[in-house]
Amino acid sequence: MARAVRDRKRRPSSGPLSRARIVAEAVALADRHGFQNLSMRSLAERLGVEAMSLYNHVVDKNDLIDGMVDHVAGEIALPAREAPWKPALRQRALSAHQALVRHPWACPLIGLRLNVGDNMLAHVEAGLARLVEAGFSYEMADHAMNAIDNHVRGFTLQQLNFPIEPKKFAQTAQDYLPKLPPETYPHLRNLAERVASGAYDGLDDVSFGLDLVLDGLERLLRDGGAASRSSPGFSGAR
Amino acid sequence: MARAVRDRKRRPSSGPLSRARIVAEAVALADRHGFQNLSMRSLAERLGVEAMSLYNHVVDKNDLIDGMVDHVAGEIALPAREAPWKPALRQRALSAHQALVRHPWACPLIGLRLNVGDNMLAHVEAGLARLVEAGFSYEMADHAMNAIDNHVRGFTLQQLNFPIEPKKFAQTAQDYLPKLPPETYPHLRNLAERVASGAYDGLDDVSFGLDLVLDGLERLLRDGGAASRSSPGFSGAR
DNA sequence: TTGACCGGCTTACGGCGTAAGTCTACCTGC
DNA sequence: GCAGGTAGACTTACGCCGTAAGCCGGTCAA
Repeated sequence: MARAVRDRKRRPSSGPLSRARIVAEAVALADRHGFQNLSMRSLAERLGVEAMSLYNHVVDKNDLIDGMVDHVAGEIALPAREAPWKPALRQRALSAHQALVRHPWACPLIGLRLNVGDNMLAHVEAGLARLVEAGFSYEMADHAMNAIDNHVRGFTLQQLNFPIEPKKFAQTAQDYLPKLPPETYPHLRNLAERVASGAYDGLDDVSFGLDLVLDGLERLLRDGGAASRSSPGFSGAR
Repeated sequence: MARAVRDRKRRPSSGPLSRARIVAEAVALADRHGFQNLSMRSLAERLGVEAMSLYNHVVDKNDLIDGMVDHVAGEIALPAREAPWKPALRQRALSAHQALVRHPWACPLIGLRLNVGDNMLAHVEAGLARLVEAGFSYEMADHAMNAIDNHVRGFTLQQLNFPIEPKKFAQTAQDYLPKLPPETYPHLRNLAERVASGAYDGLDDVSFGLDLVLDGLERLLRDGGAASRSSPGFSGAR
């Protein structure tokens, strides 16, 4: 009893528990030890508290995860208001990419559940706003933003599955070569060999695919196809 | 003892255990009861067997999941060899979309681990082949395929988070309106209202964003930008 | 002074993946 | 026809997980 009281007093590092503190520590923990090693118990221990105490501030582990995702969304810079739509959305995408690389565990979580935290909503709102202001219809703007965001997410996800340092990158490709007999997978083999030789590294550059999409959108806007088009989507889900 | 023997004899529905049978049943079970309700135990029971018996044919649960993903990949039609690259890749993407809708749990799993099953490799090889034959450099073909596949995956993921039937779709959007005060999220609110009113349904059509990407690629190819470009990527990961 | 409540804590439950070891039916070579 | 090996099932058990249920001390308003 007395012990419990004393222990409670010497809770490490700062003040009372709160959703924000819990989420922030969870993010840090996932960054350091990987998302699949994040349990309510390990998180609680890290906060100098028992697991069940977390449930005073968080309804669920899912709720916690939602918070973590929104925390990452909060690190994405909002597009500059004054810039033209194209560089604005480009910057928005690159910033998102950086945030996702900083928190590799976040990428696969993003589409998994509907993410309707404040930060995510602000992120979506800002993107939508730039596009609508630029002259896209709401429905086209929605589709356009999806195209951009899907590219960023997909690319980053792929990138994160491979070691980032070029040396290791090539080595990993090397390791997979035996799985790619040239007679069954001629083109894939060919590509893999180029990577293994260190001659290329296709995952070093988000911006290529991004510009492909942005250029397509710009042309669409210029040619006037951006005003009509049948159907838009609700994009709260991201 | 005798009981165990008898039980083993009346294992339901057909022959001996095998990796293929296990994976197939796992896919069916995930389809029916959801991926997060698939455990080694429930799967084993479904197969009339004990959990640990599965490990004679599967090294891990992760290994099982890899098998499931590859099973889904096997349902994607390979692009027609004789068709021109654009309709070929369009069909490939649509077929992938259908497979992912058929097995909603598969979508979030796809990028999570490196997927190097035979079916997935064949899927990637086929796409790469069409693009290279069409005149794209290897590196450009890789980027192009990524752009296409990322769009399909991202779009499908979003789509699966919303109820498919238009009635429910609009209702769900309706439910989220309170979270979107017009003063903070004017554009998003606007969009959501259009969806809630039933006037629009932006998630009914993969092909729009897809054509955006394909058109962009076609233009790139026509303008000659498809031959150079610095760096390709190894795309075994999907 | 008292009593409600907030935010910690403890205990316990059922389920998970899987390591380790056992048993039996079958195949193979003599 | 029999010995020995093997493959593929089974049993048991461990340590982890998320979280339901309830307890208990400290704080603060009435």
